[in-house]
Amino acid sequence: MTRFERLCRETGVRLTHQRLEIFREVAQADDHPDAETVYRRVRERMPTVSLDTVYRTLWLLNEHDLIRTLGPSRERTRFDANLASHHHFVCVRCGATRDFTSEELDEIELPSSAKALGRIEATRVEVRGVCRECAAP
Amino acid sequence: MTRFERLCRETGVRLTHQRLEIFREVAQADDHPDAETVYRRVRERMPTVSLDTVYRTLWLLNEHDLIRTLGPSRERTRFDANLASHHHFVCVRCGATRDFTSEELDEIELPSSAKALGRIEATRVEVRGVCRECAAP
DNA sequence: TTAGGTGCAAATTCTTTGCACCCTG
DNA sequence: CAGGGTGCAAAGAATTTGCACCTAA
Repeated sequence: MTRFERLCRETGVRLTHQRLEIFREVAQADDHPDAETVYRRVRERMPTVSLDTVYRTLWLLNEHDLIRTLGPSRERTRFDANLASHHHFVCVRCGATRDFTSEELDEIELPSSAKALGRIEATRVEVRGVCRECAAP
Repeated sequence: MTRFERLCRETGVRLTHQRLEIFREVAQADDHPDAETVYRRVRERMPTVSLDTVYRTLWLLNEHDLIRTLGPSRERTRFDANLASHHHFVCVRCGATRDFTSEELDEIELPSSAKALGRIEATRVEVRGVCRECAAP
């Protein structure tokens, strides 16, 4: 929450009632809500917010690294026909996703906290970073 | 490709010209194309395919585990405000995503093949499986 | 005061669906 | 030959945008 106020001061973003409520709601949630869900929840305390403000605020927070998206952000569904076990490198700038393989990573031992969540079928490592093309000037 | 023919025989799915081309295209691609991209590429060899057939075929292949989607399938963008390093357990049935933490996983050493792809910012483990709610009868 | 923010409604974009004809099995 | 599959066009969903009014700084 302090981070949110700092964002506002540092980047000249205005701290509005709506943004505060929206950020609070996402920060509290532990179920990775989508925009519509955040909208419904915020509306309980603030019945006049609009869905588009929720979208705008969510992307604003995302751009300033206060929240993240699950999976690729602002992209269409993409498909992967690589049937062998493999891992992904995702460029946070351009969204390109490259595969890489690693026997060591395939054999990771999961902690019991993970095993307790359900029957595990596959484990994949997702590396985020800036790809060579985007890093180059 | 053999797997594709086996799918057809085992589940009574008809092996059509279109499905063959679409599957071939995705299987060959190494860049995780979206539906529109697959459509454009297949159209070069088969100018009469329609975009909706591409969608239908892609989801068909997905349901039969011949291809996967990157990130959540058929879902809206979801947000995550958990700023601390953490990992995800994703239920392949209901799509629920639960967090778990692990110091060990946070310290994974990546292979050089991964490091070569770009400047790495974060590493996350994604576990896929069936959650307890879905596994219970 | 004043530029950025918001709500509303309309516009876009991506994806799915209904229907009549076609083709695999 | 029969029933699933396809293409077309139109519907639907999710997300974004234009604009006039509002409000934090």
